[in-house]
Amino acid sequence: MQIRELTAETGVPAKTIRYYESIALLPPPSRQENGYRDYAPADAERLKLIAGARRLDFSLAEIREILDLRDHNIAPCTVLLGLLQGKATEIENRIAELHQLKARLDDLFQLGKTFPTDDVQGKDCVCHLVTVSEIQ
Amino acid sequence: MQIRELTAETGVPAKTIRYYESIALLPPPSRQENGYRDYAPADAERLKLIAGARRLDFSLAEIREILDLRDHNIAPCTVLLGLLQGKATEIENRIAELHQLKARLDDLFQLGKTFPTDDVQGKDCVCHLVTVSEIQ
DNA sequence: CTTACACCTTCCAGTAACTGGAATGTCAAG
DNA sequence: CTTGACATTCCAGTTACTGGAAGGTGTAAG
Repeated sequence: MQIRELTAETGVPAKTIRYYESIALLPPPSRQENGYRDYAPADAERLKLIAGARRLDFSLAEIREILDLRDHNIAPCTVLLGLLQGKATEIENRIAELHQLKARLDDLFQLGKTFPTDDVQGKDCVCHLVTVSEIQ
Repeated sequence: MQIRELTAETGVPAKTIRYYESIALLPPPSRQENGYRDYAPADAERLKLIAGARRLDFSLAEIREILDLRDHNIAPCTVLLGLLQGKATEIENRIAELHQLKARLDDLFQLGKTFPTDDVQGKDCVCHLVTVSEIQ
C-alpha cells in the first residue's frame, strides 16, 4: 500500500504521514524496490486511531501515551476513558472563556459605534476602550 | 521607566516586552547609562493597547495593522470596529465547533463505559470508537 | 524516443507567540 | 564582600504541521 492510498483511506495528507513517522508516532514502513514507502494494514489502523484522536482534539503527546500503552500490550481503554472525560472538561472551560470573550467583544463593538471615528490618538474612541479594557 | 515598572503597569512579562521589541511591535526604547531600557509613557500606552487587544484574542499581525494605522496618523477606529465584529463571529464559530466536539466526547465516554477495558487491540472498546470515529 | 504529468524521495525552513535557560553585568543592602 | 534581585544578549525549544526545492520513478500520449 503506497502512501497515497493511505492518504485516501485516512484523509491524512502524505506530508503529515511522513511527519508522524519522523516523530516516531508511526513505525518506519517497509520499502518497495524503488524506495517508496509500503504500508501494511496495521499501519492504516494505527493512523486511523491517531486521526480519530486528533479530531477529538487530543495532542500528539496524549496520543503517544495511548499508543505506547497499546504497544506494550496494555489495554489503553481505561486511560482513554479518563482522557475523554478530562478533555470534555477542558473543552467546557474553553467554551465558557470564549463566551465571556464574545460578550466583551460585543459590548466593545456596541460602545465603539457611539464614538467618533477620527481620533488618531484614540483617547475618545474604541481604541481607547481596547487599550484600557474597561469592559471585563 | 525601567522594564519592570512597565511590567508592573501592564502585566506583560519583561521577556514578552523584549520579544515585542524584537519583532518591532514596540519601538526600541532609549537606554540608561548602564544600558538598561528606559521607557516613556507613550510606550506604556502602546503596550497597553497591545495587551488589551491580545486579551481580546487578536493576533499580533492584526494588532500590527492597527498600530501601523495609528503610526501613520490614520484613526484605526473604523478598522478596529470591523475587526471586533469579525473576531466576534470567529469566536462564535469556534464555540459552535467546541460544542460539537464536546458532544462527541460525551457520547464516546458514555458508550465507552459500557465496553470491556482489557481489549488490547481495541476492536471492542472505546479505542476502536476513537479509531473509526463512528460518532460524528 | 521524448515529453508531459503525477507521483515519490529527502531535507531545510517557516509558522505563532512566546518561554526557558545560559552567561554575564549592575546595583543596593547587610 | 557577598548576596540577591534586577538587567542584558543570544540560542534553543515548544506544537503540529506545511511549503518548497531538488531530484528520482512510473505511465501514457504524441
